[in-house]
Amino acid sequence: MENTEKKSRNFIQEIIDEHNKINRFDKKVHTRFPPEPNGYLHIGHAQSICINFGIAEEYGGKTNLRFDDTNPTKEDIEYVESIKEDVKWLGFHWDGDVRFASDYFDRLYDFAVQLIKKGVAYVDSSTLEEIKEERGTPTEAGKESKYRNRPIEESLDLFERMKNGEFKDGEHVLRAKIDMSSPNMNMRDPIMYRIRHAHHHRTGDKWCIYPMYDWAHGQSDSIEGITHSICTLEFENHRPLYDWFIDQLGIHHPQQIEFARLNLNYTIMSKRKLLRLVEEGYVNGWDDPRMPTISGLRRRGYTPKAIRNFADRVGVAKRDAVSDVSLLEFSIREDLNQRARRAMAVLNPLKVVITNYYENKVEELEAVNNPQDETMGKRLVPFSREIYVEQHDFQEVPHRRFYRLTKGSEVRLRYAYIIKCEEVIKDENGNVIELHCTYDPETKSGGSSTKKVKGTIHWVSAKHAVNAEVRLYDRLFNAEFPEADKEKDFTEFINHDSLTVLKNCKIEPSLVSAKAGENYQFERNGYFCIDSKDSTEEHLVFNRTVTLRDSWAKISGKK
RNA sequence: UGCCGGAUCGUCUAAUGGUAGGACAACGGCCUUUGACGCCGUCUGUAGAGGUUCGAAUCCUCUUCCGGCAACCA
Repeated sequence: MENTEKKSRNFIQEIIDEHNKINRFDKKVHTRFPPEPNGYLHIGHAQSICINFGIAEEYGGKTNLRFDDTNPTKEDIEYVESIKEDVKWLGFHWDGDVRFASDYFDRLYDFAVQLIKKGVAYVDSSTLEEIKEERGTPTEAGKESKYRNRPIEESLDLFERMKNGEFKDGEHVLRAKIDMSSPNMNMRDPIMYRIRHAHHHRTGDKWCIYPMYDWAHGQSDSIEGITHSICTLEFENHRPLYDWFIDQLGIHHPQQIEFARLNLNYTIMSKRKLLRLVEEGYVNGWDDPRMPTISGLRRRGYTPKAIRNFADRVGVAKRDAVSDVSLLEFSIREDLNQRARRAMAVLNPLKVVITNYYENKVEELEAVNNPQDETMGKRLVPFSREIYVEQHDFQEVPHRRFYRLTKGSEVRLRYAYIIKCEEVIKDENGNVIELHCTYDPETKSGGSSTKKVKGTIHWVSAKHAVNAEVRLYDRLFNAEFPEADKEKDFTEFINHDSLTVLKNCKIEPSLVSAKAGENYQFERNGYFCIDSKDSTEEHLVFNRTVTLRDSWAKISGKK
């Protein structure tokens, strides 16, 4: 029932529908995507981007891109640029200019003064340890600070002097005066400002006090007129605090809605752990094609459309969930099947001599560029007496359902002729190094011959072949849930065979013009793309995006 | 044992008091000049116990299990 599938609403859409019904936000929908510029975006962020931009699009609303840059010691402009690029690459357009929480530092400061004057915020001169001590535990109420009831004037004065740089880091903080015995830890007089004599990537040295995320975030949303602040589950407990700030200030009140973040099996999503993979050299950078980062997926050959389709299929809900990576793979295969140009490439070459073919003859054979899309046209592929085929397409002792080359068997060369394997040449160690075959001139592709064989294999003309390096990627972790074992570090589950480099691949000549950003299907092998960093005209490097579905692997695994 | 949230096929997600459906995965078959694609079919699920009701995944009660919360991080 496609019909019901289209009509079904996720819980966020239901909430917005209800708001529109009761006219809560004048039927407006304005969302935002608010990353902290302290790392690269991953597939989980991609889902959040799709939700925020997708929801707004659906309701004819807008989405802001705002960097929550409230901690100058962790953040960097490099990350700002990469995040902007990733959002654009996914195909989304933010409303107006990129925003920064730091754009609102002056207003946040004024808001804070307002709350101090109102008697609901105070400067606390306790030490870090004292504050920690007095916060209590989830099951035990906290204690009020001895500075909690200091006169408003005194707090005002101290806060201004904090701003003016009269104190060292950690000497004072500004706290909201709420309830030290609240069962919600976030309401136990949370810290609003801390002193940090640090250089900020945008405001420079203007400030030496910086707002905490909890104090900056809700007000930033309010200032921007956000209607629906969509965020992940861990901020659910913070919502009462955000609501409290907004209500105390009497400003525009967005509705926060929390959803369960995306998890994927056989990988990790924590920025901190991803950083470790990079720093400890398990991968070659944030955009290593094995990384679940958007930049890694892009380099691997994933398309924005595949990622967006994946996000749609996974859906959104409030329960914790781990999605199956096979769904991501399905999404990229589905997209690439439609758009990727086909080509022939032999990854592990085995030489074949067609003994009854003319010594110097070359035929240009017509090959379809994409059987799913006629408009992609055809190309010519050179054929000659010596070709390369895949080592795996020959079996000396064939599996009973093996339809390819074995001594005496016939197989079709894709877009060319049917050949028969006559002789197997081995080296002194007994390794098969060459096959001698004969071809049937009557069976030229497109001809009138009705001869049928069960197997068809790809090939590349030896004298026309171009050498290339091909990198095959496998999952980065062997364990389905690398973080689940509390005893072991996640790095113990790293798959040490996640990268296989093949340096002696033979590709058809038309592939020399391949450019980064294009997707190809190497027939019977998988989807591949030029590596955007390491490939050069002299030394082509291809990345395998994903294999084709391989039912032969299942058959051969049995017997 | 505090507060907040959650529990539907193997996985993800619908059904909002009226036939538990879809996608992925798996399995079987058809098709095939890609063992691809496509097509057809099969399998598997409401955490448990009570209750309300003609009728409960849905409402009520109790239980069990899972996640989050004690950075001057976000």
